[in-house]
Parts: sequence; C-alpha cells; structure tokens
Amino acid sequence: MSDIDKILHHCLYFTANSLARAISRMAEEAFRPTGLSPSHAFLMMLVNDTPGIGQKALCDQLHLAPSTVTRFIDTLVYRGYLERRSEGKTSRVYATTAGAELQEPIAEAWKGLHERYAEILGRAAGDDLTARIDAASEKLNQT
Amino acid sequence: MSDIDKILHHCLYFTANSLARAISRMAEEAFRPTGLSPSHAFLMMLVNDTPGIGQKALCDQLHLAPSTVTRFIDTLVYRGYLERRSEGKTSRVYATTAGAELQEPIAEAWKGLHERYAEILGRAAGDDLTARIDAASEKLNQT
DNA sequence: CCATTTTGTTTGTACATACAAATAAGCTAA
DNA sequence: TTAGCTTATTTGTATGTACAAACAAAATGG
Repeated sequence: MSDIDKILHHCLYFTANSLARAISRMAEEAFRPTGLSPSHAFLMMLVNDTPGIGQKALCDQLHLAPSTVTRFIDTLVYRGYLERRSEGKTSRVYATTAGAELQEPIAEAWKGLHERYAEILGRAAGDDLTARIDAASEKLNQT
Repeated sequence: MSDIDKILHHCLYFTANSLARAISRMAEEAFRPTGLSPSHAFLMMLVNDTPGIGQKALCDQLHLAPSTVTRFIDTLVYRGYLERRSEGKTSRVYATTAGAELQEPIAEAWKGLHERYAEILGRAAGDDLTARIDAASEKLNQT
C-alpha cells in the first residue's frame, strides 16, 4: 500500500462511504422480493408500526431531509401503499391494505439482510460494529 | 425507543448510510475551499500521487464503478485539472498545472476534515472506528 | 387582532453514484 | 487469421438524496 492508499483507508469519509455502498448493494438485493428499495421499506415499517405518523417524525427517525421524505411518500402513495391525510400544516401517513400486506415480506427481507452480513462479518462483530457506527453517527449528527 | 427504532439502529444498512451522510456533509464543507467535492479531491490526490494512473486502477482504489470514474474524470478534464491520454483500449490520466496546484489545498482540507471529526469522536476512537469500518467494507466488497 | 416569526411541507434543481447496454481494443486457440 | 472471449471505457438512463426557495399554516407578542 502506498502513502495515498493509507490516507484513503484512514479516512472516515472514504471508508464510511465505501461501506455504505457495499451494504446498500446487499440491502437492495435482500429487499428486492418486496419490490421496494431498502429506504422505502424502512419507511413502510415505521408507518406500519405507528399508523398516522407525521412526516416530521419520519424525517427524525430515518435521519432524512424533509424533501426526501416527501418524495418517498409521494412514490409510495402513487404505488398504492400509503395514504396521506393533511391536517393543517402537518400531514399524517397511513398504510393502505396493500401497504399493510408488505409488513411480512419486509420483516423477512430485513432478517435475511441481517443474516447475510452476520455470515460475513460474524454476528457479534457485525452487531458491535453497527452499534459503534450508530453512536458515531448520532454524535456527528448533533453537530 | 420503540421496537422499530431498535430495528433501525441495529441495522448496518441504516446506520452505515446515516454515518456516511453525516460525514459527507462534513467533508463537503471541509473540501469547499478547494472547489472540489471530496470524491473529486480524492481522485485528484491519486492522480497527483501516480501520474499516468489508469482508470481501472482508479476504480479499484476508490471502490467506484467505472462509469462513475469516467464521469468524474470528464468533469475534472472539463474544469482544466486533468488530461486523459488514450492508449489503445486503456486511458491514462495526468494532472495539468492547475491540477497539480490543487495538491496543497487538498492536503490541507483533508487534514482539516480529520481534525474536525477527531474532535467530535476522539482521535483514537475515530481512527479505530475508521479501521474497523475499512475492514468490514473490504470483507463485504469481496462478496 | 394584526404583524412577525417559526414550523412543516413541497417544488425546482442538482449531484453522486450505479446498472445495463454499447463500443472498442486486445487476447486466444483452432 | 479469424471467431469468439475478455477487458476497458463510454453512454443512456435511473435512483437516492440534498439544498435552497417557495408556500402554507400555526404560534406569538405587541
């Protein structure tokens, strides 16, 4: 490894993005049977868990920008999985019947993804890494 | 934290992407003075380090898809920082004078970024996390 | 009760990145 | 040597995500 390689592999920006791309590839595959992208699937999980959840809450939980959440919901409404009910300036989100039916396949896919990377990284190591990444991400997000 | 939160924060896909977005925000800020996005800056570093490097090698080192590297180079050529010389089916990349002059500001920005997140995560903890992420990313990329 | 500020959402636009298909060059083996 | 395989690059197109500006509703303070 040359000097420059060392810089890259010692840079959190570089390694974090590299990991994100790798795990995203895996996640897209795992969630393919649901017909949703992983992010859309997580949004569906949240709505199925808390019917009537507001968009702001979705942003906070998913750590996504409001505009991003608007478009995700647009897409999922268009595809018949969600319903948006405006209440004044806020709007609440509910799953349709079709959306509720996704709950099982999504849970399966999520489990499959977890197992898949646990196989490669080791279950304990993978979970530990996830916890550390989560902690770091929370710290950085506060700034 | 509800059950669903636990799922999110225990999911490597979710946490890794969340971290990547957070550190990317920071990196974009750190590299702003160079006029380049962080990824473009890393590509410039590689070319400045190894003049005449091939695109394939750039892909491998940056863990980026060939099409992505093509477009990055297109942009950097257009902006007058790189020169592409085709040799048969491969093509080699060289920095122009303007490109070589970016080396200093890029190195500064990189150092600034490192210091910035070291402040938040702790230097040792940040470097350790980076190393773990790097190892995980390599493992997942092999699959 | 109005004027101002704050909060939540949407729209326009842009960037990073990827995949699949197309193209082009080189390599191999009959 | 040529027919097909492999490798490198490019092009077309799509997705995820963001920022900034616009818009809309609510809250607050005079």
